[in-house]
Amino acid sequence: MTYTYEYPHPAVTTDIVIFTVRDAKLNLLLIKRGMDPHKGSWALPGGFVRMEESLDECAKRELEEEAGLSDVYLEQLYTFGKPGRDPRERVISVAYYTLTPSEGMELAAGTDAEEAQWFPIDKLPQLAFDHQEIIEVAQARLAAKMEYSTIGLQFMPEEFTLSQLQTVYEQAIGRELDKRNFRKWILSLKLIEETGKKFSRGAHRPAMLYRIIDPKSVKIIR
Amino acid sequence: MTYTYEYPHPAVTTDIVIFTVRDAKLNLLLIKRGMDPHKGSWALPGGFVRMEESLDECAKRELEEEAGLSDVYLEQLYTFGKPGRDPRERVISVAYYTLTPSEGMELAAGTDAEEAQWFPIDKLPQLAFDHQEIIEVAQARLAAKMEYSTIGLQFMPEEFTLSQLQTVYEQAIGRELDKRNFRKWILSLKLIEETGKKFSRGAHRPAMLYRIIDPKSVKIIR
DNA sequence: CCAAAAGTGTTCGTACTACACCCATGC
DNA sequence: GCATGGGTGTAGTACGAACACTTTTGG
Repeated sequence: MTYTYEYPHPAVTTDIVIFTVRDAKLNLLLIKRGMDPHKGSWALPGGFVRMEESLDECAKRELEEEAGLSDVYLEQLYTFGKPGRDPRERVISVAYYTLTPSEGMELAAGTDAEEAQWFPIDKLPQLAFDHQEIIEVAQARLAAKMEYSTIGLQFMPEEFTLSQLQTVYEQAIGRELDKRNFRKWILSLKLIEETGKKFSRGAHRPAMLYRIIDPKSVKIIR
Repeated sequence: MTYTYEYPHPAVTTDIVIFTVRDAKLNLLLIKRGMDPHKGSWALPGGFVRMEESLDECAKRELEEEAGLSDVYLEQLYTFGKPGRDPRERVISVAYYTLTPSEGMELAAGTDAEEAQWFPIDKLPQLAFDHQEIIEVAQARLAAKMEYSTIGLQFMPEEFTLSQLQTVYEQAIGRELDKRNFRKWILSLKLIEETGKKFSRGAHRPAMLYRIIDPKSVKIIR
């Protein structure tokens, strides 16, 4: 079966930048390409948009198929469409980004991916296509949005300590924060609450565990 | 000549939301469609992406062809791609927005546009496709960006008064500003300077004219 | 008792807000 | 001389930034 048009049409894909914080470092998920072009090199998860699905639906589907992720914060990032960015044909990529807790993640490789793996953002391998550029745009957007929204809470598991949360912020915006000021600020937002439980790990005072009061919501602040 | 693919491909267009401030009101440019679908109704300027041009180049070309505008601030807004948004075939639209001074504009209608016309944003006609939604997203983005960048200066002609500039800000962000505070703020940014000339219009004290020190630049502030 | 991370208050500076009157001009 | 928009200063507040020591635990 073939499809014929009077004018040339580009192919359209979605590619997804999946951020998490692992071992106190900002990481992202890449898949090893199982087919040409760029077979064997690392790339963002993504794929062609089907005729019956919206762009958001496509991104959600790819996220599920290639990374085993569902029900995460997903936002359209930017659309990349320079001619020549894919050697096969003209491909326009609508990029998305997403944030997820790293705990309890099952990495599932899809049909056209041999392997999925987390990489610290400062130790990325050589990337296929223009995915390096997409990642740079995503990282800039993430850093900006951390400053004026509550997007950062989307990195957190169900229960977490304030120190963990502070680490997430420090990694995503790329600078250190004062502990007292950070705690005053995040508590003043009234978005998280104590669980009453404590979390002990190592030879030091245990930390209070917190939970997000309204886990789905991402608010604009400031 | 026809073009054949193994898988179905969507068409890709760019559509452009062109803002200006005319008669102390936020306006945008629409064109009357000269062909079906939606022949005779008003729509955003835009058109199909050619195979050899990037998305930015396409937007620039449409801006020139359909609105006679060049050398303006142009930024990618969002990509709209729900199935069914165009009755002909699957069309994915990469939306852009732009800001321009209203003075000295030549409105030129292109081949598929009978007519181009400015509309106050609170008096828009019925719009073709999902262009109403695109405009709403653009207006929200404009309002947000006015608050944390110097994008607002892109509305200004070569020389302008502070009152004119304040009106632009008030229109774009949708609320009134205190005159003294606004002037203190805009002058503290050191982005505009007095020309030394005065501008007299009507029975009142003439206003000092200002110019933008670095007209091209749009900076993030705050 | 020592090491390690958790937890906690105060001070200072700055930037935003609110607010009212005189000035220069045209008619 | 009056109507019209242009132009100016000050005081109060709120928010972010800087900064150091005590607490609780495990080993």
